[in-house]
Amino acid sequence: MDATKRERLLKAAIKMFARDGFFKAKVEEIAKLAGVATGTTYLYFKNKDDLLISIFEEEMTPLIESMKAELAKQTSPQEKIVTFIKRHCQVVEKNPDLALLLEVELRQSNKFLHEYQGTTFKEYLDLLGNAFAEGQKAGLFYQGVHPSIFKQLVFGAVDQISTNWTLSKTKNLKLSDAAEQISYVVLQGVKK
Amino acid sequence: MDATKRERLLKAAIKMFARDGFFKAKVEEIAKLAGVATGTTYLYFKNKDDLLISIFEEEMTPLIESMKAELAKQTSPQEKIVTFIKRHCQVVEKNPDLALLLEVELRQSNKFLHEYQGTTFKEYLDLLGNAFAEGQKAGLFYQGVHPSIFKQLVFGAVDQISTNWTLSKTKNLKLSDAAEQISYVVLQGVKK
Amino acid sequence: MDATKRERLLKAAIKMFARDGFFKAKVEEIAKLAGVATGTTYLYFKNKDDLLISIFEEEMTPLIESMKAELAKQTSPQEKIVTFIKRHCQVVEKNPDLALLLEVELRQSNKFLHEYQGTTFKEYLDLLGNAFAEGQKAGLFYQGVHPSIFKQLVFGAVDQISTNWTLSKTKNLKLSDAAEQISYVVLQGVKK
Amino acid sequence: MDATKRERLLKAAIKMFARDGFFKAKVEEIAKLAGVATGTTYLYFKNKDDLLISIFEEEMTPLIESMKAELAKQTSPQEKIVTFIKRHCQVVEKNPDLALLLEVELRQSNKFLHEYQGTTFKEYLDLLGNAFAEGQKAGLFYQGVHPSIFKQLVFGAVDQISTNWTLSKTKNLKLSDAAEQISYVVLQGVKK
DNA sequence: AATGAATGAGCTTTCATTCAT
DNA sequence: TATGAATGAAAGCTCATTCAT
Repeated sequence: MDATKRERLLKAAIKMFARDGFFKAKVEEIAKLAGVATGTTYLYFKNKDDLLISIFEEEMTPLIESMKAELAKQTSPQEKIVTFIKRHCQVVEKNPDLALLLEVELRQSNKFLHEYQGTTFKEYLDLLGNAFAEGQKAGLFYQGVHPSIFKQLVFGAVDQISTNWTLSKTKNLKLSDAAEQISYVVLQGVKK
Repeated sequence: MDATKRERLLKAAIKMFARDGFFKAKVEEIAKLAGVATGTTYLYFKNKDDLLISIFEEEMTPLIESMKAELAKQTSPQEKIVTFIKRHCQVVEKNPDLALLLEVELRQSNKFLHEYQGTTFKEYLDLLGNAFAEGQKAGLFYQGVHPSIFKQLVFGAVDQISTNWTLSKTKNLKLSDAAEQISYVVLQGVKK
Repeated sequence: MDATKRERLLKAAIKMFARDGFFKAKVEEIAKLAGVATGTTYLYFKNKDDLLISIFEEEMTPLIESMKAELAKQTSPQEKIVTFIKRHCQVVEKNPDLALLLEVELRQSNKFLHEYQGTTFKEYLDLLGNAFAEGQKAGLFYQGVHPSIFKQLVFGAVDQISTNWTLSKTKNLKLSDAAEQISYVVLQGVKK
Repeated sequence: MDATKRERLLKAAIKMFARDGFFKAKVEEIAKLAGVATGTTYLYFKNKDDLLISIFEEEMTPLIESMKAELAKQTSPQEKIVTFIKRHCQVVEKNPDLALLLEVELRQSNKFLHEYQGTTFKEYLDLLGNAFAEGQKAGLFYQGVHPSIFKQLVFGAVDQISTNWTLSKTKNLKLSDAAEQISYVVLQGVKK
């Protein structure tokens, strides 16, 4: 088993899925981009679906773990939230294809992805939710906003802006600036 | 031209695209749901893509127009923003299939949708952007947030929360409550 | 639904399965031989397997029914047995492709065929077994041969000879002569 | 050349071909069952077809030779025929996989098998045919049955019954009993 | 305008065979 | 010799689109 080939296939799949979407992307082209024969794909992945699932499991999980670790280092709820936003934007900036894929395909209501959303993705969102709830408990944040609203509000905002940045050709917006503005608005918005 | 059949096909397409996604949805099933023969679809629409485009053009445009009219009635920028959020949520609540379709497929980076995003959708977002810029000009809002960031932040937040509401089986969250909380946070967040 | 097309597909499948065997036969070639497009095959049959099953169900069953009716007309067990042998040979002579297919593929241990053997084919064999058992009861036949041995002995003999005739290019053997000789041997062989 | 590996591959192929049929059987699984790597198969056999041909040539030939030798020991035509039947059943009983393979695949009208049937298999059948012709010449058997009919009749009967025995799960029939009944019927059937 | 049977290009997946190690 | 990862041709099946009726 060639770990490199598997890795190359995953990277190629990320690129093609991001560019064409899961359904339009062709296994043959993914293989070609990875520099292997079509059939080789099936030595490393059960089928096309498995390729997508593996991307989620193997590429997204580490990012979540890394985010979790980073947030754990932050002491205040405010810092956790700001760190989440900033870091998410950095990750998008460094992995635009993966980001696009997650952003686009995560919306697809396919069974396996829906199940996936229910576990790993929820965990990711809860990093925000927990930080906010913690801040509420500490009397730092306004009580009238529910943590599950807050976490989705922030994620939705960050996701929208970073997706748009990824798709934009010009990239005349600095994503780090956007992150700061988002942070400002949402923290100011819930400040007591 | 039988307006009824065309309309029925559009409604059926919205339902099927929302349920299965654009690629998995079958023209034959859309036709069956609309109560017409498969071939009839092609009397009213050039092809499957055209069906999707038409949904955007014909279903979304009225919503945008209506939103535009509604916002024109509002005097203050704050009211415009709150109205946008509230009304968007109401529309989602009343047209869950259409909402889901827009939310999901809007993310697909297909050519035709991308082009579409550049026009009608941009117009929709600009309703938010303009209201905010107006408020900034009037000295009501914080200057450190760029209108194009603000509009995407708000839209992303509302979209995320309403999509999630549409997909959730339980619907134990009242979307109107969510709208109020979002409004609170974003207005508070940019208040001078 | 075009009954003719379905029929043409069945006939074409019989020919191709007989010539190439089930696995080597290509759906595309069957369709071409039937004068339809590949996809048309799937309007009339669920899949390639269904094509084979349908041949069995729709082509073999009538033959069995007809044999059953013919044997019912015969009064003595001997006549029934002779009629079975003669008639089987006549059917093979008139439907060489179907015969070859049944003979060859019936041996394949595929699940669906095995199940099929357990029902329709057993019924066919039992026509012989019952005639023989009847003759034994009437004291016409030797008791030392079990009906289930007899029926398989006769069927095996007839099947082997008729298959061989079908495969032989020269056909210098008259199958009706063979039928007579088989009849002579097996009846003489169990005469009391 | 490693005789053991070659032999193990042949045995494994017999098992897999018998279980799954020639086309469904996978080279990789045959190799695995033989305890060698996939590629090793191609060191000992030209291709998958060659594996099947070799089984016929190398497994069947000894059986034919042994049968030939056995029959040579028998003095009367009747004994030769009875010995053939009995011995064939014994071989089937001892080599069910090989038997099944021969029985099933011999029917396939593939080129190589057809050619094969014309040589080795014909030789096997002729053991029966010659014994019968000899008996006819000696005035022991009825003249109205042609040797080539007789040999196929007997082989077909034995083959059908032994195949059925091999496939049956219960095996509540003793194959040696069947052999005796077949012998009785066919000898009685041609007795002068 | 309406039908729905027919089309056939295009896709995923399999697997006999090869070949670098 | 032996390996088993890699190959890529080949095949079954789907479904958007067409077209005779």
